[in-house]
Amino acid sequence: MSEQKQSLMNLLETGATYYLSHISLDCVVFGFHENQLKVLLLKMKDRDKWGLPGGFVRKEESVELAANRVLKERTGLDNIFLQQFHVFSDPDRSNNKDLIESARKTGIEVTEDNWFAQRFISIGFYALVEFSQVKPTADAISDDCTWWDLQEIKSLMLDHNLILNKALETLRLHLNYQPIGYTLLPDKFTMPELQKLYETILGKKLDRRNFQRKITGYGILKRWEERRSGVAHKAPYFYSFDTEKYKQALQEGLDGGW
Amino acid sequence: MSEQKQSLMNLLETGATYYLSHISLDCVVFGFHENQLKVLLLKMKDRDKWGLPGGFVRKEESVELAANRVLKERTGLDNIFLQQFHVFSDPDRSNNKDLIESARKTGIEVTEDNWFAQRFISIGFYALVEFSQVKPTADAISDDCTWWDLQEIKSLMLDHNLILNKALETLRLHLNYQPIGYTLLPDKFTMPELQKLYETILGKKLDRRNFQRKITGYGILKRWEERRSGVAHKAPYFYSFDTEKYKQALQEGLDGGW
DNA sequence: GCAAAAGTGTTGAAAGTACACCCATGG
DNA sequence: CCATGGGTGTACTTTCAACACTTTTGC
Repeated sequence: MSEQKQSLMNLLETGATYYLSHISLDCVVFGFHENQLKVLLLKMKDRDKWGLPGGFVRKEESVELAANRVLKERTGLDNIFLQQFHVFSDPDRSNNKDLIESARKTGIEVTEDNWFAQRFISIGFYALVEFSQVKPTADAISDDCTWWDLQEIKSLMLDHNLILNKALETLRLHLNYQPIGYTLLPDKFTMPELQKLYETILGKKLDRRNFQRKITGYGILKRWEERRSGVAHKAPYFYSFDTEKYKQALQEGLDGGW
Repeated sequence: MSEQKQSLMNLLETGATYYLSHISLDCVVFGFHENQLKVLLLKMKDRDKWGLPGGFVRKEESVELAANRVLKERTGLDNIFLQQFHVFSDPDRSNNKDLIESARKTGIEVTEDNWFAQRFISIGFYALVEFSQVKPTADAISDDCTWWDLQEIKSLMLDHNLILNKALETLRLHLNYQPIGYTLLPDKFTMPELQKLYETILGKKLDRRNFQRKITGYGILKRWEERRSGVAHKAPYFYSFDTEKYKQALQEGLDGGW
């Protein structure tokens, strides 16, 4: 028996023992690569549906710890930047029909009264990670785990489109209150890259010059002498966040409507 | 047997039948009266502790419906403005020792394995109500229900201080994106009253004249010919919200940092 | 040398801030 | 008649928004 199948059977049999009933969590993991905002998705086993990485809450852990544990499994990273943003609790949102069907397709029997078949209320988290550091890893009910361009994401399983949209909406609202640039970009980045990130999150174009003035005005960036070379135009400078000043500035919020 | 005691015994015995396990909700109900921001609190039976109104989620309802149901019982009002804002899930936040102790004091035996004694994850809601319309009503585990001035609230049961603080913090962030004035004030109110509300939520003084200009600038207020009389100074005009324009304005957010 | 994209600067409009002045009312 | 607090106005400053011009680089 494959390791994955074993782990799925484990979940179905022992879920009720280790996890709180009725409570699940789903994570919208954002990354930024090649000037695109990306989201980490899992492909359901033997089906053409994709969904958000999720999991359950162990009887002795907080939901934050649970989300951290789940994301460590899916990305290889520990202590990811995580924010819970909404609870999804429509009674019809899921009786896990989809998951059970997936399980059956791998040849596992799931009875109606299985722990897995109950109603779940899901706590939505969004996570911000540095794209290059993630090693996407599928879980017991999926057979693929990869990054998707935000624009290319179509119909997801269950209410995951709803969850994704709400995450995006929240991300926009949090843009000036959370270390969003800091956690999504690599240590060194250029101004155009940072601007593209903001534009993608906000869903609108920003003026190059005004953006630069405003963002540097916060005093949270450090410019390097070094530039990005190899481009067919003037080489842009590298920047890094001054983490100390960034954190300080976030206390009050980087106000101003973009 | 009192009606309340009966209802408490019912809860303990049949909780597991009607409610989802491990999930509770707590509501921070804000009202505004005599230029003070108030919060609705319950006094625990036979103890000197106060706490937030809370409840559980029925097996067939969403958490929003559950909160609405709970608040209907505590305030007499239906369809209150409600926003979930955070999930509180520290494993040690509550094994309901407090509640069980309260129950015991009313002469009801609660065993260790009772549904009530399990670990609960609580979903925090804040609610905004028009003070004068509320009829505070205690529940099965409390013997009093009244409004408290925000400033006078001291130590609450369990992690309810934490919940309250987080609610306030969220309220501040939402000030320009939610119909906060509209739901907290009576139909007619004066400019100084509205200003005091903003000041209380934000926790700082605002300039009287600039406040007036800014808030009227949004075009969401309607001024009446009528004034508030009986005060030992110039009588202020009454205002009302133009609900249509208010909702419209909220779509984009009433931006600007106060 | 030319297209593409970066760095820097200017300017007028809008918004925010800090005030001063007058007015109505009850005691 | 005066203390209290409301209504309105103005002048200064800061920020925002829309621009133009120059510089660097690969082809």
